[in-house]
Amino acid sequence: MNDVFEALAHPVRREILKLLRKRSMSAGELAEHFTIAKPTLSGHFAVLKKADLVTTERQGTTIIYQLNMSVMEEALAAFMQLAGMKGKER
Amino acid sequence: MNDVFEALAHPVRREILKLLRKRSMSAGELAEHFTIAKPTLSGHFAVLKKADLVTTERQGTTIIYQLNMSVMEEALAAFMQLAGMKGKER
DNA sequence: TTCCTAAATAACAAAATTATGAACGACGTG
DNA sequence: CACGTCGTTCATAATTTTGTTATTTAGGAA
Repeated sequence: MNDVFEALAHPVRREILKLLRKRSMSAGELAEHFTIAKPTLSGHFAVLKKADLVTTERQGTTIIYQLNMSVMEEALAAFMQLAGMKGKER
Repeated sequence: MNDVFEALAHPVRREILKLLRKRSMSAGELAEHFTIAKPTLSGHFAVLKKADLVTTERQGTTIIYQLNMSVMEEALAAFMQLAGMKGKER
């Protein structure tokens, strides 16, 4: 869960998640939404993948990124617990 | 909101929030729960304060930290929005 | 195979984060 | 005032993160 909170710390990565919320996209498509260099974005992808917030699927030469909703939900639950809104007391 | 997500990225800061969820505490009381040096913890306090996740109140020589629930709720709402669970579409 | 494209990896620089001990400021007491 | 306590700020070091360009890998087409 630590990886997830770290992944959420960067605005570009949150934007990536927001984009993937609408639909799955290739790395190239995602890159069109940012002005940063491809390898930089690739690094952000790696952080999101390490946190298991996204999964990948290769289609020929392109790689499709998709949001991992179950982990997003787990993260939300963890946050609610931290905030004391819901879930376990401690 | 960026400051909030950054503040949540470090496990010590999340633990501080969890402790403050039970009750407000002085910096010294909080320090008893960690093995790290005081100045380090003071730095974490500053990050939480910058994110407005905590507020402070001086009582003599001690400084009481208290959780800012309204910002926690705002952060939770932002997260739900990011996850597409609730709230605005974009 | 050769060429082209998509994306990741390598190598590196710059900046931010995390951490510490020492010094400092604010407060209450004698 | 002098002293002790509480907590922060200062100065600094080590590590991590973020970013770049150059190179490499992987796959499809000619």
